Amino acid sequence: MSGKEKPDPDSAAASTWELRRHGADDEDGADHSFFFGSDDYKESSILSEFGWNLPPEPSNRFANFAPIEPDSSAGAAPDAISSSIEPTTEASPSNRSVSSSSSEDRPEKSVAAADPPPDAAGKTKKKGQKRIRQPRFAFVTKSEVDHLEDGYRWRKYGQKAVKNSPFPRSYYRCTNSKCMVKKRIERSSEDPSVVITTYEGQHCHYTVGYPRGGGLAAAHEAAAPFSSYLPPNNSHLLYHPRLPHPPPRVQPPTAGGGDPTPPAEAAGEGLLGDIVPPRMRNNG
DNA sequence: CGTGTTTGACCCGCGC
DNA sequence: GCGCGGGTCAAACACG
Repeated sequence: MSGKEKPDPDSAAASTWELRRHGADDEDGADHSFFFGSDDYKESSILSEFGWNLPPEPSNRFANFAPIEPDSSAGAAPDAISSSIEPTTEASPSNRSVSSSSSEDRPEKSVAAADPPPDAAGKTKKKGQKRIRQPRFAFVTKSEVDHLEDGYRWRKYGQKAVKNSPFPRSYYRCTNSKCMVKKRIERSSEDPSVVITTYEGQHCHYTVGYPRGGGLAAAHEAAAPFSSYLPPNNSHLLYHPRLPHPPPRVQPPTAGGGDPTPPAEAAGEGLLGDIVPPRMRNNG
């Protein structure tokens, strides 16, 4: 930690973004670890690979792909992520960095969205069924709120204590029944203010509906995925107008006026105010 | 009533 | 082969 204390006081809140990409070279076990300090094109490439729309703007070099160790195991990823936070933030031009991680080599237990596991009904995971890990994105965010809004609705399905970390790891799944995207949220043991959000898979829908009081606000949120990092109780916002959109594989008809979901930027700074985070209660 | 969270148990992969 | 740790399930519970 030598320069990341106050990377940029000007930046809207001390939000550090990191987007890592796990090399997904299962075949030969090779790991494609990328480190992008300023190669925007690469960022875009990687992001687009996941369906993220990242306008290649030189000024938005928030994305900083840091080298991430190959997630040797299901639990190695988080550790690797945490361990590479510092080096990456240090290299980040601003105080944001994004890293993506994809590892399709890892067989998923029951995330086989494509083919519905016949046995998935229970914990009876097919023994022979190899896990098929989806591409992953690991966002490292400096935030006080764990669950950052990204325009999608998530349902928590698990929580586990992380080894070597006082903070538990939360597991979320997209509420869309057809969408098997998952995300893990955990805090860095070294820097409690750092939230590591790891997305896994790609949304098979543009956004999700907000049947419960979603309304316009929800629509806005849906329209501004990843732009509504609105801490419920924090004055400092962790949102960045240039954040890449979540993988909306289903692109809206942007053919002139057909865009039902204007870019977040279009909303201007009012974005944050318009966004109404979904229910984030903490009954415990 | 519907949706989401909590939580303990279970399963699996990996390292030793 | 065993143990550890991560990841997931599902029942129970809470809330609007």
